[in-house]
Amino acid sequence: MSAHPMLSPSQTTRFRRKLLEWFRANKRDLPWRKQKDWYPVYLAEIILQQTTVEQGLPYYRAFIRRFPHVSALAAADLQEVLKLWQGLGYYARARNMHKAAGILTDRYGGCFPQDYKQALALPGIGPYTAAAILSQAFNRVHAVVDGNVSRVITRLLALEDDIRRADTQKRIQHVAGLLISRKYPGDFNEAMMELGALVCTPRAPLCASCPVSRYCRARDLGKAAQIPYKSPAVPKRRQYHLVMIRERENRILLRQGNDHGLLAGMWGFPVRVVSGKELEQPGKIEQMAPDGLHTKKISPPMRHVYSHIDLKYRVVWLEERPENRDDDKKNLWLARHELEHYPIHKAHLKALHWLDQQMKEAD
DNA sequence: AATACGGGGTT
DNA sequence: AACCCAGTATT
Repeated sequence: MSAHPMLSPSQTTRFRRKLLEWFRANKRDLPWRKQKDWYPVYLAEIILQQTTVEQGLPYYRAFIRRFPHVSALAAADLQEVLKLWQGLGYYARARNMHKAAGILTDRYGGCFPQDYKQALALPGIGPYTAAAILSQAFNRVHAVVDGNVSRVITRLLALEDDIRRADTQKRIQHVAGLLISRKYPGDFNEAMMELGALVCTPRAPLCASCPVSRYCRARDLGKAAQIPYKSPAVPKRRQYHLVMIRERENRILLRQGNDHGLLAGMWGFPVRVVSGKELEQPGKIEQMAPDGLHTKKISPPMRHVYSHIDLKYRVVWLEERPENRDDDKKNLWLARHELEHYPIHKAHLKALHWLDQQMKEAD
């Protein structure tokens, strides 16, 4: 490993002690911290991937209530798991979690493997999550590196390398391994993340109330707010959709999306891809209705931003004549209240909300 | 090494 | 509007 500035052994010891002391006095009271069972920790770690504690908390409560043990999760239908996950995003997490629950139940007898390599082999578990679960639930010494830890360590050592680069991440992981407490690896990991979430924040770090600011090189240099450096993200591509809500005899057509890729396994309404120019012309849109369908109303432009797509869309409310039933496995004509039982992705939940408003106004 | 993969909150 | 978040899987 190439040379980088590092705390001396005695500084490292004092850093650890200060951090752990601060953590025990200031940690948030979170439900998965109440016991040392691996399952609550596992559930929380999957939910919290790329997700803030505040956003994930209600989902955690719903899941732990409905699936108190991993065997219950394994026994559930994937559709029910996705329904509970609805609105949280990154739906592959739910699919992988369901698959992993099956493996843990069938192959590991309902226990979590304490070996790092075996943990890493489970679907949905990468280096961060494996280290988090093994350290918190089994007191194994594996340092976690997440967004918080990256920020804390780059500031601590005043590392100005691009945090997106793999070699930078590798150095951070190495430093985390040097810093971690051998006696309390779980608490240390949580403490680093808690510090990043509550004190060593991205924009305006609260150095004045930081328990380890005296060990922080960036703070020393007055650079804390400028570190870490992150190269610019690639711009999102723009997309334009017509979201068709088709109504027939008080029923609405709902469709299940692809099995992989964006929003895998989730339900929504039929979509027609258009150009940005076409989306601006309601008159043209009205004529785009499939044969024999009457356009009842067109929504104003709406926007939904995905991780890599900037979507602009309008909802088109269509009315059609009664016909023979043409339901199949992935196309269902449902009463409004039946839609509540299906996992529907956010952009189309917003479309549905618009429809509800229109129906209410029509009364 | 780069890209795909959601949704909400902050500045 | 840009950036961030208890990241992982695929290519």
